[in-house]
Amino acid sequence: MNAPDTTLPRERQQLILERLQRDGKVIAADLAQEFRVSEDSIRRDLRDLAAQGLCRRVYGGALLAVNIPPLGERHAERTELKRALARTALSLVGTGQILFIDAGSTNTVLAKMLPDHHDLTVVTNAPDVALAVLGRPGFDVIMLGGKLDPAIGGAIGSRTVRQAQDIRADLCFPGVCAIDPQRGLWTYDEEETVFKQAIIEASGETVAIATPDKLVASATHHTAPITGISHLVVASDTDAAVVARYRAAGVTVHM
Amino acid sequence: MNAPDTTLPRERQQLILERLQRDGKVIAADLAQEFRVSEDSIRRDLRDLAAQGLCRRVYGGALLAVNIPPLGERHAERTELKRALARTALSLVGTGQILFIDAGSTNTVLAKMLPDHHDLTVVTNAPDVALAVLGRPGFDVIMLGGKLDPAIGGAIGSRTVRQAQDIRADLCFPGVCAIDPQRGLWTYDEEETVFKQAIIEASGETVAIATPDKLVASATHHTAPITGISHLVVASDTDAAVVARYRAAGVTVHM
DNA sequence: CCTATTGCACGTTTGTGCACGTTTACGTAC
DNA sequence: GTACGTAAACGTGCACAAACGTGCAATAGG
Repeated sequence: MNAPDTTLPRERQQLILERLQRDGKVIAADLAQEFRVSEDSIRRDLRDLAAQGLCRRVYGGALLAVNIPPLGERHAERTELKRALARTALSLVGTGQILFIDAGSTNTVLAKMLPDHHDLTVVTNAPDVALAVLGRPGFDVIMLGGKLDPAIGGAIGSRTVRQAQDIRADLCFPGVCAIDPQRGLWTYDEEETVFKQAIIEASGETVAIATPDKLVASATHHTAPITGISHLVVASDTDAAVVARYRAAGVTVHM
Repeated sequence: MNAPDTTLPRERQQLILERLQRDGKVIAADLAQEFRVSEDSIRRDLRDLAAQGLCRRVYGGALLAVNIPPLGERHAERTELKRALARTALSLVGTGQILFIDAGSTNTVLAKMLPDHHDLTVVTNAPDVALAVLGRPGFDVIMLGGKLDPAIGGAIGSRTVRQAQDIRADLCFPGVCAIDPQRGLWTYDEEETVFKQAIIEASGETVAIATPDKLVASATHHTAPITGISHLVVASDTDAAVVARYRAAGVTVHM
């Protein structure tokens, strides 16, 4: 379907380079299997790319050459944390599943890390999430329409909710604004709440990925809480007592 | 299937180029079989096209010239050309208008160049167009939903068409695949044709931005032509006779 | 007539997989 | 901590196939 039997040599090198820029690393054995060539050829490709200074050759594969990342270190740090959380969340994703992916920077990171060749269908209200997977092998992308909210980076209006309700997904990744054990997930906006509740109810399981700043202790918001979170992904250094409270509330916590 | 019994050399090169732009690559052996000529002839064609900078010759076939290689002068030229054409098209945009912007690389360039603080509403089926204006001052963005086509970079299915028909726009920028004076605009795909026709009919005026390679001379496609183009933007060095023919067809030509 | 285009034959270049010996990473025993 | 054994990854040489460029003759169309 998506993997033509015939892949041109130079084209393969370019695809490797793109994967490298997206994932930060590539593993020779995986590439060999994916492109259906021997590892020797992959090694030759990586050697050529490294000779051009386009990647850094390491034992087992290659790493991104330290050149392009135009991101501030502060931003990179946070991205690194998000990547770690997203990696944990990825273990919950199975082949052939339909995924609701809400707008949000963490979810954008997650989308970029989704594995190729797993027949995943990504349903999203966020253009940047859609672009993160569009065109990659093994992905179908369904965009939910509507008026885009600049503060959110996606569509959340009633039109969007209606489109979401027409879809049945396996897994749902709502963007997390704030979360606590007693009241669940909150948002800053009523419409956002309605949308998140809709995609959660249209999905089998729901995975909330919460960076530390989202795990608040006391309730200060006015919107109604969102229910139906089945999985929570938090940083590995999260306070044990906090984790225990979530587990007591019936949520599977991953760290 | 779609292989004519007799194909002129020049015509064949054009078809190869179109396939290249659609798929991103072509394989010499496949082309030879499809056009029923020897691989030698195909190689000669690809060599000629590469000499014109229209593709990148590689072992086994050819790749699209417009890709990541940051050194490509050709790519910069093309972008520069698109920016120039887009700048011309911008003069047709007025304050407070609603704009339909179709998927396509030229339209992405156009979207980035739209002026701030003009109360523009951008309606699009392409995530990258949406991202180009989302969050900038003076913009509302409405995203049309649906299943995204990776080759197009946007949604074009029936769901998308239905959403488009609910909207009334002032100006429409359909992505141009190929255009000629007699038959109007074409696409490679029937669904794409339906979508473009829908957004054109939902708009007051339609502006087609055509890079030189889109201005073909002879009809070789099978999809129905699209009608309703009111403005055409072309490069300033376009052949005068060609321009005259479009003007005779009732199209306002800008260059 | 001339020109352009094509297919074929030839030698050359490029990419690939396999076999072999070497190096690296990692776990285990001392 | 050091020494050691194993398995994986690595580089190299080699043979083979596929793709390449070139020269040349045959053919079609103006």
